[in-house]
Amino acid sequence: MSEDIRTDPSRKTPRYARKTADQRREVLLQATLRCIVRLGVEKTSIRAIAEEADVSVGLVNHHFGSKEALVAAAYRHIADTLLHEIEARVADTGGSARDRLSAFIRASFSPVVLDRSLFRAWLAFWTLQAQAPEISAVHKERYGAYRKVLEELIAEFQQETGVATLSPRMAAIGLSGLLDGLWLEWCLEPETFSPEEGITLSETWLRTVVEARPAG
Amino acid sequence: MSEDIRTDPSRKTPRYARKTADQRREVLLQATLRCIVRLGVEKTSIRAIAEEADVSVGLVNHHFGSKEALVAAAYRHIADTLLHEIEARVADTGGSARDRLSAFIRASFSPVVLDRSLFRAWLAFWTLQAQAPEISAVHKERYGAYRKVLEELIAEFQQETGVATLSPRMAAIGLSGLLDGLWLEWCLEPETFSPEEGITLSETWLRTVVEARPAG
DNA sequence: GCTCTTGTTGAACAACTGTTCAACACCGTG
DNA sequence: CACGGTGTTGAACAGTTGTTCAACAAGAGC
Repeated sequence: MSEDIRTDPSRKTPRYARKTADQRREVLLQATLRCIVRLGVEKTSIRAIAEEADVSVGLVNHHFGSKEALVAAAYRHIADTLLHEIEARVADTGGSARDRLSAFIRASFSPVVLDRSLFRAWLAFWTLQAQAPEISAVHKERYGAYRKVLEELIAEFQQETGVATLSPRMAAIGLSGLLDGLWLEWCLEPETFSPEEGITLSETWLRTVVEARPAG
Repeated sequence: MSEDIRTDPSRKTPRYARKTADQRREVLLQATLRCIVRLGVEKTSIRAIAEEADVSVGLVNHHFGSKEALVAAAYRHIADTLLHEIEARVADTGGSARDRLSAFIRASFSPVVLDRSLFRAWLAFWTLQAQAPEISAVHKERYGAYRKVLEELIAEFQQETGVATLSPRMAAIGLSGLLDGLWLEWCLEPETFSPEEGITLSETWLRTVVEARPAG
């Protein structure tokens, strides 16, 4: 019988490196996002994630308990990243509320957000939302934060101009609806309109917020 | 050995009823939509569809060739139904272009469209769109028709008023974006705003189309 | 250098998936 | 009333899936 190379005690290079739980979780999270973006949800299996993270299949459930928990964590991560990205651009701009709203709009049509492979990740999360309460909770929390930022900017903008034809709440719902709708349609079919046209349309809405008469 | 009841030739009630290909296809299509709505895409398997249609597993591939073809057919069916529903309401209203646009908006926020379980079906189709060219083609075709209806109504509306601050194309993209965005957000979290508020916001956009100065 | 904790492995498992196809049986035709 | 074509069946197939867990081994503490 030949010797089993796998159990050869003279081996010098370690077969794996031990990491702390936090480190491993981060690695698995990033691998999950890459898989969802690259392969789509359908094909994002535990085995695909494990391979992407250069890790064995068993480790995923060891660190996250279940695939659902891992995906929920990935959702929270991606939502946080995008909101922080937009907030950072708004903060960098500074200036009047009007200027910062424009920065918010421009950030919403930047390549970081207008990313079709990222869109596939969102579709995945939304699909899971109906069944997984954990994911639904993450959505509620993240989306509330997103709209709150908009609402405060709009309230400030209306104070600057002294005109307010729509309540900040309604105006924010309208703007986020427009931004999300254009984002959705662009991701589904990018030939329909350009990001610049999207910015123009959103700016038009912004003007509505302080100019148009209330709808009858 | 006991007799096998399944091959008992004295059986009186037929085990199945033969149908034409068109009839079977229709039955399978409806069963597929019910499954997607009830179970979500993940759980919508050939076996689930077959059971829902009271039919054996083999019949699905016999009539549609593959699961993908069946789902694409279901997409086309559901998209057609919704667009026709909206167009019918617009036609029933008649009157000025302005009135018909309002009818379009009201129809878009009616329970037929604002249906969370229907939303799950759309998510399914969008998810598959990235991989399945057949589904992508159906989307392009149906969505183009949707926007064309809006564009023509808006052009007519602008002729009525004699004012046009946005091109019909841009105005239609903006309105469909707003409608879709609000629809998306409502389906994900219905507590955020009421359908009536959605109608108000969309009507506000309509006013923009003939009143607001072009965006700088 | 040894021990011990514990992060890591991967074969095994049960439950699914879409697809195939030979056998079956319904029902119009002769 | 028997024939035959064809719509229908469902077991079988070759994959896949998420999860489990006994065995392993890395690397810190002594």
